[in-house]
Amino acid sequence: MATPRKHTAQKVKPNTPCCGLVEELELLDTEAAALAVLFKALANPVRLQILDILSRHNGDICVCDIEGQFALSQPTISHHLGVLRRAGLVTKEQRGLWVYYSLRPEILAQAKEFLEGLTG
Amino acid sequence: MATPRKHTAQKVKPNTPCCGLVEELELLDTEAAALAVLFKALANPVRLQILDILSRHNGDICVCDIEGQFALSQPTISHHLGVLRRAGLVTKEQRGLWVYYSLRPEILAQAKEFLEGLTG
DNA sequence: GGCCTATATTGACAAACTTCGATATATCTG
DNA sequence: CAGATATATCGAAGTTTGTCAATATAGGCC
Repeated sequence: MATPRKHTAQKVKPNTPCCGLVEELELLDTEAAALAVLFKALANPVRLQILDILSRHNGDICVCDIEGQFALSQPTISHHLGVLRRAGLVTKEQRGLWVYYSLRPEILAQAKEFLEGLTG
Repeated sequence: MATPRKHTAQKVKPNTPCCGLVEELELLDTEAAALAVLFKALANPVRLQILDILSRHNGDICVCDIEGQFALSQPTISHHLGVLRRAGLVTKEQRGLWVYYSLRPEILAQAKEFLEGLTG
């Protein structure tokens, strides 16, 4: 069966969508852009591992210890932490000479809820 | 208070992590890399909108109708669908001249579960 | 077979990302 | 204040991504 229901149900004109679907996008451009900012920050294995470390030492591990877990330079880890912070996924707090990053669960939840909505 | 507990509890030597944390990464490189593949595929607003469309017409909307929702060229949409498929987030099925993509909930769940694990 | 339509692939180009070494900033210590 | 340490920023090099026009592939129809 080569022709699905929708295509036989209405005339297919050249240069128009084959099924004539005219529905608007339900996920608006602005919403999609905001979510993409979150997923972009998650789209790197080092940052995922940093988040995993933070989740197990939340607010109680300094940047230099995070650096110690990777075979990457200090500026590179600092860069990844900056990406996470600018995306809103973590906050930073300076205590003396050391800086401590913490997860922001309410922001992580936004990404999670989008995924839940897809499979709902 | 400039010196947190951990730092006073043990000697800080130069050229070593300040807190002497020696714990191994719990999220292994291979796991992080596999998750990053998923999040990379999610890290684009157009692909998020495509996933949203698929979630509401799962298996019942052809590629040309997806194209009709965007002000982007046909090859660009085809490219984004390919990214989603190679990441494992969707499958494709050809019926006659048309191609239908469907979500793979079990793969989306892997990304979701990682996020849940962080805030758990 | 020959034409039309739907989708994929290719090649090119600009923009964004990842990483590093070098350097700057800021805080503590003596 | 001078020196040391923790972290951030800058600038450069290489890689990846997003987009398009052009072209290829493949199925259906006459």
